[in-house]
Amino acid sequence: MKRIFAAKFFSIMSRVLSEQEQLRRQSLEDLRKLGIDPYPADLFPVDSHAKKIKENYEEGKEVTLAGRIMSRRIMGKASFAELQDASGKIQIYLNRDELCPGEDKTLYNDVFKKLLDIGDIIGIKGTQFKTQVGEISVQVKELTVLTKSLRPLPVVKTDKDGKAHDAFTDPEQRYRQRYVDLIVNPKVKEVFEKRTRIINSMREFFNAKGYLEVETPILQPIPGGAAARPFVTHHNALNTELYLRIANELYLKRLIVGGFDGVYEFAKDFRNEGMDRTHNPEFTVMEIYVAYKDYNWMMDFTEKMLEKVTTDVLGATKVTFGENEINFKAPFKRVPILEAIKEHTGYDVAEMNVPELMEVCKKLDIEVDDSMGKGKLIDEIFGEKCEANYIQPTFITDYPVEMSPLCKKHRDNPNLTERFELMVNGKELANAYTELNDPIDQLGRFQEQLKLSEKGDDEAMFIDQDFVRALEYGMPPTSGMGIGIDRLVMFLTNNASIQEVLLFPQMKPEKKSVELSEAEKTIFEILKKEEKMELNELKEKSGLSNKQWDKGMKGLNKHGLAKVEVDGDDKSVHLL
RNA sequence: GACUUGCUAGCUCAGCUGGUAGAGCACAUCCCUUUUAAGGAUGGGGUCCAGGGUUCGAACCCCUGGCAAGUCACCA
Repeated sequence: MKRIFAAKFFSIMSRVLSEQEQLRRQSLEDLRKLGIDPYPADLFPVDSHAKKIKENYEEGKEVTLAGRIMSRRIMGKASFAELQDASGKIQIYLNRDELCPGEDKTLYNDVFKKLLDIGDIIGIKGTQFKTQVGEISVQVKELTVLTKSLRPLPVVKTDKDGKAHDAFTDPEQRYRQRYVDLIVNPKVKEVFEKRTRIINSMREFFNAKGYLEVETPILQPIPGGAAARPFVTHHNALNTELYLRIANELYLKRLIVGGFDGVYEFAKDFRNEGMDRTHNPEFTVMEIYVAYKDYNWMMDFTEKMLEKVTTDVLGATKVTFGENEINFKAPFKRVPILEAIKEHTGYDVAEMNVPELMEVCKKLDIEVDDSMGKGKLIDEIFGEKCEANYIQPTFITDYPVEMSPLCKKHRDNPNLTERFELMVNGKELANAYTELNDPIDQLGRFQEQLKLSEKGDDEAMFIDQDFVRALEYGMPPTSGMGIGIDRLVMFLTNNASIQEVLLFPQMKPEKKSVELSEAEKTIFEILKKEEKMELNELKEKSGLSNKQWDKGMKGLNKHGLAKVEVDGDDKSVHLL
């Protein structure tokens, strides 16, 4: 462990600095020589923000601002720059003789013009004014260096039409260095501000009804509540395997047993499965459970909640997503899954047994295998042929019992369950049940899952004996609902990729940079003994491939350690 | 996991049939007191993702690997 950290540290320490980085480090030293601390400890008494000034412009009013220099236009004794704070950008104007009224013009001539760069964080005190072109600006009277930036920032320029030039767009760099993305791409910041507003709005909705926000374990001895492959970890002191939760359902229901009327949790869940533009290994789900309710009530509740969230966050229920316009105005359509299948395939699969369903799948060109039970087959048909048709928010209800081991059987048909999934833009957004609270039925369903597991289904649920024990004490009739927060944010921010709504999407680690060239070392070691050698002899002795030889020699040449001398056909290498 | 595409300066990208690596912005120097994606002039800056192969010669062709994006499969 220690060695890994040491290696990483070393590679950072030995990083070759670019010309611009070296210059910035030089400026850092020069600032210190002038007695300016480039990383001061004092608080800076900010009393305004860029946005506030633009919205409530008052000619001549004094303001104190802090932010990052995003561009500079230096014209001799006067300069313009853009300052970006948390609220946005504002232009600042620096006039040499206004900033430095006395004899000493160092602050303008040296500090601002030479030692500061784009990306540095400064504090200013100055007065509001409008330029001749009419742009609201602040004339700087005092300037404080707050943080020197040592790496050059991508410079994104936006023209009058709002078109970005040289935008920082490479997804890999944007996700790995989200901080840079947030600095230079204001739209990205908006997405995450919106994400928080969405969550806040939902929380308000639940709290207004008196439901309790709770926290349940992420490290679980039995990963329950969903069908998914978990991450496994190990607790040293307990010497036991633990799993990162794949859902928090079973814990929240234990709390309903415990006597809470309504509990909810915004939960990070973890699933050890593939990644793509809609799946990240860790993702956020909101789950809520309310006692003495059923899934019909939960449908009303869910559509009201979404109507509120979209209105709060967007000011409207209509959302543009890709090419579709989605309207979250309640009520949403409600379609039983068997009717959906009948409508989109023409087959009435309600009374069919497994061989008949297999036959239907074959006719519909759906791949099947022998391990599939009735529920899985129906789910496949729906997933392949129906799901994509539900663009507007639609509750698909009454799923087959085999697919829903935690859901109460339908009051009118024991082959179905009281379950709904909310489909939006052809994708599942939320999932809800009238919760199964019959402990004997629950144990039986778990045992069915065990059989699936023995058949080779590695996503089948584990038996959670403690959960069954809890139900044996009695859980009131309850309805529960889970909603994928990341997906919801995608819809409401019109992003097709989950990475765009996660601040730090999962990425493979960056490769460590190679420290020192082996080829250079090899050649140098041989050459050191001889001072001067015939080129081919040295090359042969080094035993390097052509490419490595070439790189090694170029490297040594660059470092000023060795040089090739050409004399007619004779080529020799000598130390410098 | 499979397939496709990409990886060249701090950023965005060119780079022809294999023949000494280019532009814009950024940066440096000098000039310039209300400019606005870009004031003017001059200049510096490269492990062409890594490794191997072919070749007199590879950013370019071939092989292997890395990372990313997209599509598909699985899943929420």
